[in-house]
Amino acid sequence: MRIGELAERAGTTTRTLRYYESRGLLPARRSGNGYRTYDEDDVRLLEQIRTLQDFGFELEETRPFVECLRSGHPAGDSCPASLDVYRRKLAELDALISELSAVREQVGAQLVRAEAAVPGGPDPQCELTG
Amino acid sequence: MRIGELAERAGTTTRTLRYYESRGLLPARRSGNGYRTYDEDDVRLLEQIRTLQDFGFELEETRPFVECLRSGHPAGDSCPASLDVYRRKLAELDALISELSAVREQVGAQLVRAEAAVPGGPDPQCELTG
DNA sequence: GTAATCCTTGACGTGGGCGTCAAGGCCAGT
DNA sequence: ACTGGCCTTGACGCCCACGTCAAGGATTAC
Repeated sequence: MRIGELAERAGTTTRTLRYYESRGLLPARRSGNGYRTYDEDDVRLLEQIRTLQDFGFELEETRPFVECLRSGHPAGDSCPASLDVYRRKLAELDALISELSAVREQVGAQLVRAEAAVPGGPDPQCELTG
Repeated sequence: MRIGELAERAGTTTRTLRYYESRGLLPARRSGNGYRTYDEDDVRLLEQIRTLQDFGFELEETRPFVECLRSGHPAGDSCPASLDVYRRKLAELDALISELSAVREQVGAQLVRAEAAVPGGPDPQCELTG
């Protein structure tokens, strides 16, 4: 199949596929007229890449998964290198989530404090109903 | 005071201050020789901006706080517009955190599943001690 | 033949918040 | 006078995963 069909099957664009190829992630065979040619294996590789991208993995982080598939393993995460990426990503996510949670608490506290200081803001009926 | 001193006092760089000025966020008076001149009020404005930036607010989101301070209010979040930014940020943070948590769960599940499928990976002594 | 639809490479644009020169002006100390 | 350290504006670089032309070649449908 050609680049347009592969892009459509994976829900992405031709530009994206050419970009992946430029990064050495998804090289393509060429037919006589110079068009890129892909097969079903490429569909699986691309699906693996897209899944990880949707998870927020960087392109380079998908490389071990792609190479794992390409070397004949049944799944992209059948190789130790892929598992390492999983583990590092989990650590990153945990760190990021706890950092964001801390910010969330601080901003929430600021909001509560500021609302209490603003006249006629937060909870007027407490005094009005007295 | 001049730009270098203000930058140092706020723990940032002159480049950053010029950038803020270019965005209309922190305009500066000029002395006779063309040097930027700042006062203590500017220190407070800059501290407000830096605090919010450290929280992950975009520059534009700090503008209401700066304008609030500049219009004479005691704090940058003494104005309704600032509170709105707080609230929107909280919503953003909550959405982002829950999204990241969902990803974390999915990646964690994938890791567990993949580890179980890899030979000699996860918990060898269960069989070895039998 | 020709229009439509694919494909090719190349190259610049995007966003956010700056970093990092480059070329030069102003001022203090010696 | 000269050195060193501050300041000025202007402009390009960075990161990342592409989007978006532009100019042209290949193929298919009619």
